[in-house]
Amino acid sequence: MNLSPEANSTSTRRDRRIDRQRKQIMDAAAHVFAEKGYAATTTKDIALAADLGESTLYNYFESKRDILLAIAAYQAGLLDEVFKKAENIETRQQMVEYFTTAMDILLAQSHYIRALIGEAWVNDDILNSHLGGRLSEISQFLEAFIRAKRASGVFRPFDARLGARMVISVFLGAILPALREVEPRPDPAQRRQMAEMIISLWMDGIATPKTR
Amino acid sequence: MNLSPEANSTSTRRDRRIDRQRKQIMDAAAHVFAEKGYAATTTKDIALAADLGESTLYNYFESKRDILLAIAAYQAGLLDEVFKKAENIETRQQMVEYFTTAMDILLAQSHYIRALIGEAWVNDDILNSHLGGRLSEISQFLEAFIRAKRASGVFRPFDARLGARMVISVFLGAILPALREVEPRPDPAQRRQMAEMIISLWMDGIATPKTR
Amino acid sequence: MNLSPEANSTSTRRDRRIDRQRKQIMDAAAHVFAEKGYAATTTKDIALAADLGESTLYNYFESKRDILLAIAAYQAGLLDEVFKKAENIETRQQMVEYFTTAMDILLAQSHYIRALIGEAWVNDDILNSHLGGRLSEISQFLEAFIRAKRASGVFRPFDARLGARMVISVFLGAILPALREVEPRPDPAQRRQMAEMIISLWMDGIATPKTR
Amino acid sequence: MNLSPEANSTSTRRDRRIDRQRKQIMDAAAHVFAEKGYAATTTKDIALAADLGESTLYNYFESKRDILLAIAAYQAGLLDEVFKKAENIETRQQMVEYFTTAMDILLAQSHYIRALIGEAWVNDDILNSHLGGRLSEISQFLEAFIRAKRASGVFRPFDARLGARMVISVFLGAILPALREVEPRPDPAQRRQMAEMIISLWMDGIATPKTR
DNA sequence: AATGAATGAGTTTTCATTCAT
DNA sequence: AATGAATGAAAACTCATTCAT
Repeated sequence: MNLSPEANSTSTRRDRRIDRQRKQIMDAAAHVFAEKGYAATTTKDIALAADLGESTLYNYFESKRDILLAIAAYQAGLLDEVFKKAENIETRQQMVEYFTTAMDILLAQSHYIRALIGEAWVNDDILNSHLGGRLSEISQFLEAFIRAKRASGVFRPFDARLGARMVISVFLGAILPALREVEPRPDPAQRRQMAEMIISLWMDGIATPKTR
Repeated sequence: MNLSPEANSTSTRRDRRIDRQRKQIMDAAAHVFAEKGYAATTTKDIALAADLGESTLYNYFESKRDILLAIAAYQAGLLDEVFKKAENIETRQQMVEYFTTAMDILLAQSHYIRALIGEAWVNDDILNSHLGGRLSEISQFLEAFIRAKRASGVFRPFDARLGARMVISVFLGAILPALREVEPRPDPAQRRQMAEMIISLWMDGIATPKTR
Repeated sequence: MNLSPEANSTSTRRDRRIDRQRKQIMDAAAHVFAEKGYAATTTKDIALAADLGESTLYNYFESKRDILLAIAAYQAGLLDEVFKKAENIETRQQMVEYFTTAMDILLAQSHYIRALIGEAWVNDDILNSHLGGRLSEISQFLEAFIRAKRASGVFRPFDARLGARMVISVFLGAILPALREVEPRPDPAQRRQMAEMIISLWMDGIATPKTR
Repeated sequence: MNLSPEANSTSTRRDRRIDRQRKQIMDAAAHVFAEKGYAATTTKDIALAADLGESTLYNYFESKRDILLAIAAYQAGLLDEVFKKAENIETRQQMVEYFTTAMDILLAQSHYIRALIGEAWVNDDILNSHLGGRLSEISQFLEAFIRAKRASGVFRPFDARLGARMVISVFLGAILPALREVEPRPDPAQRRQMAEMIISLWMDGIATPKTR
């Protein structure tokens, strides 16, 4: 029946199947967590969303919390990717590109992100190990960027840490309403436009420059 | 019918006592909600924090949810006050003052705010009736401000709605870490400084003005 | 103010007041018990119906059960009166009178009776000490009546015990719907008519006599 | 789509198991309800009687009340059967048979009936939807029977409605003591005898016919 | 004498988890 | 591998009763 090298390939195929099923459960769970919050979600909710029996979940995860942690770990990997893309940004245009890409990725994972933000708000473990860390990496990168530009006279003297945080705030403020589903998610064109405006506000401000 | 001052004043005193007790329960509950989230908080937690028997809570509130709603309603009143103060802002300096005051009020109520934000993240009722509405009022005020300044040439052409949202984002980004207690809450001097920098970034941007 | 012999009369007046208040509470409680049943009635229900504070009840009764027992004891007294009236019945006409009177008394106390029947259905104490006993007294009286009439040839040979129970059944079946408030309570004229028909059915049956 | 016999039969077997378990819980509950009354019965009582964990009950019923309603619905079905048997009764002998059968059925379900009567005494829903309706159907049938006999001169002129109710009263009065367990339940021979006496009393009365 | 306030002991119900199949 | 069934532990909530005033 199975003519390929047995043990190994069977095991591998089996592993793949398990991984696939785990991922499906995580997806289903993330949707419900995003909608109702982790604490208010029952294993029955998750099982229903995953179209599985409740007890089947325990063949793939040790506990309800374990599902959340798997989601967090998985998401951490994706966020790392987002972060990696931030290296080597030098020009304003690259920054716009980066923000656009970051928006794309976050919105593509919106229920994962939404689920995790909700839990991170009340749970230090989730916050520190999975979100806070990434934020501060981004922040440090932006600070370095600001400092470099400042050194070269492109930016005026401005507290780098605050400047970094501010742009992060604006960025988050731009996507949070879509994550929370109080606003429609922006289409690609709108995302680019938003990214441009964020950068524009950040760099140029809103006031008419007081030239001599 | 009842001309004696006692009955009336007694009733008032009793009402005051009830209100005081309700407020104490709300305070205790808000602390726990802020810490663990509404869904993960048990009535036992609240009772412990309020130093009351669990059943006593039900002499003052109909249900656990009712406590949350009372917190939300109370907080809505305070937020309205914050909003009222926004009228009549015309100068940059006034805007700085306003942001400083807003920070003061929000931080003074930090556990209420934290509790409500956490729940608003997963609960449309709380979001719409108690937080979302206030945010959009502020947003409209800021939009009007931007449009006025733009008309008088002080601001460059910039999408008013986006500009308003951005300053709100930056403001929230500035206080959220303190609300979430991942950062120490800023002292009054720091608050003013933060308010100034927010306005400065917003209005002037971070780039060196490109004068001819 | 009070010129009559102090201690005694005061005490008496006080006792009367207490008794009056006890009776009012019993009335209020009987209404609620009749409506919802003893077990489903809360002390709060009783207090509300009596227009008193909940804790005040405990100045007059030791417990909720104590109120029920007081009702039962009070009612037992009234039922004894009904029973006493049964002595010396000899003629059919007297029997009709008696049934009419019994209906009057039971309907006048309808909520007491209703409350007690409901509880007697599940509670042997109430059943035996307050209702069952009276029923069997009545039953014995009726049996004796039947035997006497049988002896004198007025009644045909018929099991006296069954005959007694049957007339009681018919009597109860006539007033129960009014007690349960699924039918309007009969006015005095209707009561007499019902009593007459009960006796008529009992004595004559419904079939056309097969005369030789 | 699914042509294999298994799925279908499995599902049916599963349904049967669920129905059986539900029925066992209803039986256990009916016993306790009959003994203590619905309101005084705790879910713990039911679980004990059913030899199940308390929480297991909730896999089969939504609430304690739901168990009562299931009992009522089930019983309503049985009562309908009793009623159906009443059609086509014409002779006195058939009436005796019918009463005997009705007694058999009611006594076989005694705890169901007892539980429902107790609750119907305080609960209009139970009364109207499950007991009252059946009673009035029986009553109407008996009325029709009386009217027919009256028309053919077998019965003397007698208010049909009252005559119907009276026979129901006597019938209920005969079985209630057994349902309430204050008297031993009659064995089949006694039941027939009781039925005969009820009919005899009803039709012939207890008085010696006044023949010329 | 009346009662507002507090509460311990329970009640119904929920839910994550286990286990036999 | 999947799951139906069972359940202990805990949750929200109720209620008769006490007590200080």
